[in-house]
Amino acid sequence: MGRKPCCSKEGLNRGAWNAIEDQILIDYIKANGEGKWGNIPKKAGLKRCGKSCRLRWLNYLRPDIKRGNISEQEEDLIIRLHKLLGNRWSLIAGRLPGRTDNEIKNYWNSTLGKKVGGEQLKQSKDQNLKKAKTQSAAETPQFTAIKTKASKCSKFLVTHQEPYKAENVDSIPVHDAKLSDGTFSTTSEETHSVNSTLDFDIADLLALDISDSEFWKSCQNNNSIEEAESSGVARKTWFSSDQHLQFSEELLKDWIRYDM
DNA sequence: AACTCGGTCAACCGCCCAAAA
DNA sequence: ATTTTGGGCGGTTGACCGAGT
Repeated sequence: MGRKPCCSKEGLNRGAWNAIEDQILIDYIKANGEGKWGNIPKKAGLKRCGKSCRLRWLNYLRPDIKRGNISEQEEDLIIRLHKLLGNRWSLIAGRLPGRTDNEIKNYWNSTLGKKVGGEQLKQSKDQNLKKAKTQSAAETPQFTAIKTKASKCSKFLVTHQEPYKAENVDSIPVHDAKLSDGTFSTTSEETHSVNSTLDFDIADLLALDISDSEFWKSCQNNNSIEEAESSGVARKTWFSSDQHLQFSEELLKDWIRYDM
C-alpha cells in the first residue's frame, strides 16, 4: 500500500554526512549541475538516497548559504511573514537570501516561536484587561492571516476579504498571476516585473493584500476610497480596470525581493 | 565527575502535486 | 485518461552539546 520509497534503503548510509561524502556531492554538482537527484547516488558513487543528497546540498552545501547569526532585520521579517503566511517555511525562506527553509523552521521552533508566542500571550492578556475595563464593543479582527496550502497553480480566484464596499467587489479574478517569465499579466504601466525565481502564489497575493490593511481600514472609517486617499493614508494595493492586482513599489520593497 | 535536562539543528519521513510515461 | 516518478514541502526525530545540579 502507498507509495514505494524513493529508493531502496538497503546498503545506503544514513545519518550525518562525512566530509568525504560532502566533497563527492559538491564535485558532482559542480560538474553536472543540480537536478536528477535520483541519479546522483549512482553516478557520483554515493551510498545515499537521492532525496538525502538533495537535502544535504540545498540545506548545507550550496555555496550561497548564509549560516547562523540571524540579524534583527531578518528576525523581524520572519515574524511578519509568519504572521501572514503561517508555516510556509519555503516561502518565508524565499524572502531571505541565503537562508533555507529548514534553518528558518528550526529557528522558529527553537527561538522565535516561543518569543512571539509569549508576546502574543501578553498582548492578548493586556487586550482582555482593556476590554474588561472599557466594556467597549469587541474589536473584530478585519485582517486575519490566511493560511493556505501551497499551491502551484498559475491561475487563481482570489476571494476578496477586505471591507471594500465602495466598488462592491466580492471576488477578484487574477489571471495568469505568474507567467513563465515571472512577470504579471497586465497591460498597465504600473506593473512591476519581479524576479523570475520568485514563487508567486495565492498566499503571496493575499499577503500583499493584507499588507494594505491601513488603507482598507481607512476606507471603512471614511466610507469611501476617495476620502481615504485624501486623508493621506498611502494606498499600496489596487486593482486595474481589467481587475489585475497591482501593488506599489513601496510594498514590493517592503515584502518582496525583486529586480526592477 | 556523573548525570539530567533542555535547546539546537541536521536529517529523515510521509505526503502531495505536477510532469512524464 | 490513468499510472508512475521525481521533486518539494512541513512535521518530526534523534544526536549532540552546554548548563545546571
